[in-house]
Amino acid sequence: MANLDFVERNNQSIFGTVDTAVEFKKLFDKDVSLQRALLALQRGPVRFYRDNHVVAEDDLEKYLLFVVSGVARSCKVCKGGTRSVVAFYLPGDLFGWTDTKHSLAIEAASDTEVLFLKRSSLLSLATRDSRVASFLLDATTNELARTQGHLLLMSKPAKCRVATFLTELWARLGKVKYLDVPFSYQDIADYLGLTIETLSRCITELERSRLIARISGRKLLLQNHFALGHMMN
Amino acid sequence: MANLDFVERNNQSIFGTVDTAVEFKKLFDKDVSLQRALLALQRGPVRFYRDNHVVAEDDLEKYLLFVVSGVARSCKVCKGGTRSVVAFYLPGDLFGWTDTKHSLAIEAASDTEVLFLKRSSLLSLATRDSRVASFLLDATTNELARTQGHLLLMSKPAKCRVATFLTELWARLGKVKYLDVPFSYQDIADYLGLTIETLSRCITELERSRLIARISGRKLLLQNHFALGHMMN
DNA sequence: CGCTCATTTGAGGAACTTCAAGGTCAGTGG
DNA sequence: CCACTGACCTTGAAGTTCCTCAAATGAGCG
Repeated sequence: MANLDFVERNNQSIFGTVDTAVEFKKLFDKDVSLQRALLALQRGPVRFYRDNHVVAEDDLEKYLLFVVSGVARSCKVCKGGTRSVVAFYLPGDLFGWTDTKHSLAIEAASDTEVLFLKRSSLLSLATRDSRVASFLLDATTNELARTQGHLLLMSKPAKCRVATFLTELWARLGKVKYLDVPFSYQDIADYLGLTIETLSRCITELERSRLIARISGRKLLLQNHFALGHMMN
Repeated sequence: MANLDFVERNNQSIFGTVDTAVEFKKLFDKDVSLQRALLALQRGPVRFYRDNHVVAEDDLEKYLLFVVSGVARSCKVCKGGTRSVVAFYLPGDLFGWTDTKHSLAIEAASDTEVLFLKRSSLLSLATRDSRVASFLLDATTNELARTQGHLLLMSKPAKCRVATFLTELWARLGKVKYLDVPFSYQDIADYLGLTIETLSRCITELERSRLIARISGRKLLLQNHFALGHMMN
């Protein structure tokens, strides 16, 4: 079980809760036969460099993905070149359910390690072990809740979206003093349904209003949490 | 098993597939002991009139909901009175997973019959019967896929959203000649993240361009499916 | 330094909302 | 049968937000 310590190492999570990873690890710890079964259907962890595809479309039907380190994104490029980021996946997130329907591309948003779990094997394991089944259900309902939150965000004005994004990012990263944003502005803009220009202007305005301060590059300091919370509505 | 014929009666589905309902019925048909178990934890079907709340917030933690007839919506009213419709639920849809997080209200979008299934009982049943477990997982991944599609729609222009909504509605209602829209324009606008005025203007423009025709009130005829498909991108 | 890539800033325009008014339709009571 | 009412949809004009295009600035790196 050498490979599973990553769950402990990477217990910073941004949009996904780290609970999932903890639960995943518990599954391993409790039952040695289960460990063997899961390890048997595991491939990886495999490293991917930023902006590279994690799976071919065909493979996604066969595998579920588990993020070990870094950030993965699922996104769609429409005719005209517009890109939408549907979700970011962080260490501890299990995903890859629905991508056949909208033909979403899974890519590395930063250098990333991903575990491949054979879908059919995992599902048949779930019929035999109810802990696996309820883990899968839990992971899926969590992702559903996050997606609904994302959806609600999209019908709010730009400033609110950015304030919400930064605040939640900060909370997920453990509410440390300085927020080190691990995405490119283009990724954030595509996630929030804005252009990079609008995103930049929003951040500049937050800075001018003293709600946040820029330390360096993508390192920020959230100064006025009350005002930010108010802006989130 | 008298109560379960509704699945056959209401096999028109709009955003949810009726497959779910069919699967649900199959669960009952195959196993008499399972039937008894599920019926034991069922309450209803209960009737609700349009715009009424289906559950109090507390109840939603205890129950999952299954739409028998009509349309339910989950929505959130923000400060300022803006309302967002996160999803419509149609006959055969099982839902109610995630609403504690964003405090979504479940309401009847038309006169509606809903079945209440005790959450804890259903989950413990799932640990004993893997068919129930995989049914629950299936229902959840389906809803996740629909929510992701909805999310993608929100970063497209208004005309595209409306064309997509109408086309998918038509497809889900069985591709019958005339599309009888079962929602109010306010519900649709809130679902698409638009104002009723913008929605109205879009529909009027679709009519002027001969892509659709108005028969009467909320009854429409989709005339140019090719052009509609092109507008959806 | 000089290159490239990412971010910032400005000006103008398109898309959508807001506000305000008018129209349609079904139900209701005269 | 007709006018009245209220809910719902439509339309116009003005305003706001966000996008597009274009250019400047800044950051990282060989």
